[in-house]
Amino acid sequence: MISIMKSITQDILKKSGLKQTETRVSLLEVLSKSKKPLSANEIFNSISGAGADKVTVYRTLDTLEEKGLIKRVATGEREAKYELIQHADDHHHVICLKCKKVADFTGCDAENLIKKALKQVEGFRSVSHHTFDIFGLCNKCAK
Amino acid sequence: MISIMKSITQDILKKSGLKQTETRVSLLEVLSKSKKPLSANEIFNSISGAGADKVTVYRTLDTLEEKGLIKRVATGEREAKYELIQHADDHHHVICLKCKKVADFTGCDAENLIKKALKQVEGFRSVSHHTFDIFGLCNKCAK
DNA sequence: ATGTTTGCAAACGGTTTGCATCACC
DNA sequence: GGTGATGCAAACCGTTTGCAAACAT
Repeated sequence: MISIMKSITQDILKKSGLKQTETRVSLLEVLSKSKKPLSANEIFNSISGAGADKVTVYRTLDTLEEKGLIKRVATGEREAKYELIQHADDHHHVICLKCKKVADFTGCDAENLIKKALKQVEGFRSVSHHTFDIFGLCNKCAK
Repeated sequence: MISIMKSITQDILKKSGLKQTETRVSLLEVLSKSKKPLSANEIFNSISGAGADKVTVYRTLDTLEEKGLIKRVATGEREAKYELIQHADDHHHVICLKCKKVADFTGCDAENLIKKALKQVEGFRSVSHHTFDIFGLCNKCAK
């Protein structure tokens, strides 16, 4: 099971032209096991046992984001959170502007909308992912 | 012209139940004049002539965001940027993951999607706004 | 009158940078 | 072997907090 996951993440790295280092593999595994977006700190705590440095976690997150393997999630909080693109597919959020509570939903017509968008803009030929998030006050905070 | 804008922003504040202070009115005016999202620093530089404090700008941005008058824009950059909700309506972005270049597009079927989303989630009755952003590498960075 | 909002100063902490060393292919 | 990745230490800077004074209603 773990070995299968490891081979998958290794494959992902190879396809992206990235060297396979322990931090990258570990980081991708942690994200793939997590059901919710994680911050750099949370990821660091999960893999620091292996001796990884926090700075490396930040740099790895940047690299993987540029390669389109992970994405930054809008949470309204100060620290950035990330999730795997494959998890992110058609997985969206309703976020409370006050208490930052998050609810999930699915079903945005992304393929169609992206096609329309790319027709309108110049300088972009293809894309790796998208976000669709809804903001408002939850029932509790609206009172 | 300016007086019209001022009366509009004053009206907005009154409807939100917020006191009308100089910083709030100025901040809303700056955002309403701007064609692109602005950071707290940019806003501060625009209105500091009036003697406003940077901390007040931060607090005002938080307040106005909670009231659903402005929204935070996902730019991939470190500092948060904001724009008026009325500007934001059906105004979306394609963002380069590497150089952070932004292109705009319109035409996401928000009304419909939000209705579907609210049926799925619990704890939210209504929303104030949404984001739909697309990420990828621009043609230049993709080379 | 009174609850809000502001200004100032100082701290906070997430993130970035420089550089020498190390590791992957 | 050579380029890219890492670790460490230190700086950076956007943002937050506490508290007393000032203000809007």
